Amino acid sequence: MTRLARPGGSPPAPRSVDVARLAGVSQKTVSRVLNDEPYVSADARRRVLDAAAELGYRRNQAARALASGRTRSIGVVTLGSALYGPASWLMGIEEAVRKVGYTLRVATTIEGDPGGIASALASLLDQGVDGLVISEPIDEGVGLISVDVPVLVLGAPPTFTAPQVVTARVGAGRLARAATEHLLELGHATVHHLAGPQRWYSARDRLAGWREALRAHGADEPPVVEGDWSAASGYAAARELAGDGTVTAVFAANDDMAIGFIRAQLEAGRRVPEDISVVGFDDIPIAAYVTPPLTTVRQPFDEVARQGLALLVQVIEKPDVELPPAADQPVELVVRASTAPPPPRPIPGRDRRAIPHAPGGPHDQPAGSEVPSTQP
Amino acid sequence: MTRLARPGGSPPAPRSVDVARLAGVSQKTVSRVLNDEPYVSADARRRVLDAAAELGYRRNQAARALASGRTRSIGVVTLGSALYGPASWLMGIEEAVRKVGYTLRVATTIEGDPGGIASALASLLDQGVDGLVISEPIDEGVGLISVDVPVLVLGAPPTFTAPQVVTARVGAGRLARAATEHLLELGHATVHHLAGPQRWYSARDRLAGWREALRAHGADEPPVVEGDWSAASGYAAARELAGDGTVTAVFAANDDMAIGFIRAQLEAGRRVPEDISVVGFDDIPIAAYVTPPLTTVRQPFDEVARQGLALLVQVIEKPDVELPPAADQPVELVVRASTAPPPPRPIPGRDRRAIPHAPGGPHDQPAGSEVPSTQP
DNA sequence: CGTAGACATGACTGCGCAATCATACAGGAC
DNA sequence: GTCCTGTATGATTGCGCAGTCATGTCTACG
Repeated sequence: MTRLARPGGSPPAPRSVDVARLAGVSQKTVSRVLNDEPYVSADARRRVLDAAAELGYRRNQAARALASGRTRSIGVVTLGSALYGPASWLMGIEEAVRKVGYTLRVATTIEGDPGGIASALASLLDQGVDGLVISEPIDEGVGLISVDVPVLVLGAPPTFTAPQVVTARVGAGRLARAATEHLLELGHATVHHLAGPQRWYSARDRLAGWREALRAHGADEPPVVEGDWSAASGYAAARELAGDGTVTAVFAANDDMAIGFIRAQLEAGRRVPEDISVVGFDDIPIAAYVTPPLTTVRQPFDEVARQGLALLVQVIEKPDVELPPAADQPVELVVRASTAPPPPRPIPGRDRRAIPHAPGGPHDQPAGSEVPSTQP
Repeated sequence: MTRLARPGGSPPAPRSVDVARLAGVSQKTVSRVLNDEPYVSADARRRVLDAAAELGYRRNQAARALASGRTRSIGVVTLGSALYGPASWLMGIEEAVRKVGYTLRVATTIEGDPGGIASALASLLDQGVDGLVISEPIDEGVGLISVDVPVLVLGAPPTFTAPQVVTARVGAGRLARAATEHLLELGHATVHHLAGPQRWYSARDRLAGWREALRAHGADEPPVVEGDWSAASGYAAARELAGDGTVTAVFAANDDMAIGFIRAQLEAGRRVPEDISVVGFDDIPIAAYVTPPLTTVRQPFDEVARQGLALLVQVIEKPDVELPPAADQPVELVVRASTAPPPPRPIPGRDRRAIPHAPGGPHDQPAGSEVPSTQP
């Protein structure tokens, strides 16, 4: 087997022996310098670095991985959608991975693909990742596959066995609880829930938080309507959930569904928030700019991803050290204009042309509302 | 160097020789079977597959890469944000990469990080990817680094040298032109443009398309206001762009800015679309559900990513074959309720309480409008 | 019946690096 | 001076696989 000239006809890439020859040292010394190992003289180090720069040398990661048994890469399983939540997790993870000196490999699953997680995991394990991140898992197929690297589960409790499992979560339950309590404290008798798909842990977490809040306040627990995260499903759910006009407050499991739901209300002639209050979840960047600006709950994706990854890397590099439990992140409820006290009495489907939101008018926003909250 | 037991204390992973031993063949035959090479008897193939399954064997990708000089992975440089456009590209790419049997490595850059693209590229090249995808590039730092693998540039013309560069684009210019023409054909004297950051090719493309449409129709070209893709910047731009009430039609370079802009109009007492028409760009999933439902332009991210990747893989695997030029994708303008003919005469800032959109009312939607357009 | 070719298989080797081990030399302790 | 310990370096080896080449077997055909 001969060294292959590269496709473009360019000469083969330099190897560490080439660098060694030019620097007048052994190949091993080159390796030592580039890995920041001790026992290299300042002089040798300088000569090696100069030679490497001159040749444009870059280490062959495949060879490094083969020789060391480590790939310095982390695999992430995420949902293959441009939804704000999953995309935010992914970006948070990428940044965190890069900052700890690892690289990222991605495999996606799609909603409703049975075994999708298992095959995504298999693909990443085949690639020899040193650790795995499972973002917003849904409970299918996981556990069927034996995972032999440490795993970070984001946004959910661990559910399968691996040598080490660490978790980082937002405390979505607490957030959901805060959102629900916000509505109850405005005076609503109870709060309906427009849930996410219950195969998702994060959807179940939110449901549980909502339920807790209702119980703590002694409020009735109305039936739950389940959506699929999309605005379309929120729109559709409105028929089921608010057809009779007795609903005065809704907590939606994400902002998209909340926006779809609000749209349906407006089309049905109900005003938000005068007739019906709506709280979303995620604080997507446009939440402050829809009409009415959406009261929602913010998840600190970046911070949670960063902390979780720090734990994961620690487990990868020092498997024996005991870990501190991950700290839950602070709750942040962002109150805007989609929530208000309930109307004096339930208003059966209005027939007059409703004014969904009176812009510019004297319009009571609960404390803390802030329209231009996102970027400048 | 001894084979290392894995961190969890589990026994070392099986190797191809282990499979070979169990199957009663040589290691090379195992390799042949798993690579679908010819000249293996059906019997040997079966024994190898059985043995591999029994041992739970998976090939070591590092060793494969080292021996073959190919990693079967593709690197993608993308913007580190949860914006719908970049996230959609990424997901389209991931799916396409997986379908052609490659794996994906991701490196991100962030807006305004000088040299960010160069360092992302370097990181991916270090990892030995067989090909690169540069998604929605911005023009900084690229070209400073010598790239020795084929590159696919999405959504932009190629701007740097690599052994092979292929491009796949949406024809964003044509889409922008269609959006602008839609407004002109509704009777607007001219169309203002709320542009994206001009360091982005996609933003420049849209600007150029808008300009072309104006020229073709002999319309005046009003000054451009530049945003940063965010709803907040669209909101802020409204002050500059529509302060005097003479603007009747705006084409925003993405939906987020369009939504922020609309929000500002409503707060200023102007109605959309009665007083001012707005077209967005991207057709984000909630575009059909905001108030008013947004007329916008849809980019076939998935399809473009898929076609581009097919080209890229062909170049990787058969560098010598001549390529067909990538076909531009069909234009799709989605007309909803944020556009209408202009008001009889320019209306200086109204002072009455405006009704942004009369839901349920008889409200003229141009042909093709469709509220529940997204998922069921 | 001998030989060309297709088919099937395995021995051997090397990809480029890091781990192991051996070695060499310095400076301090005794 | 001898022994030790710490520092600096290199020779050698092997990670697990795929490429190369040699070899063997079987069929087809003159």
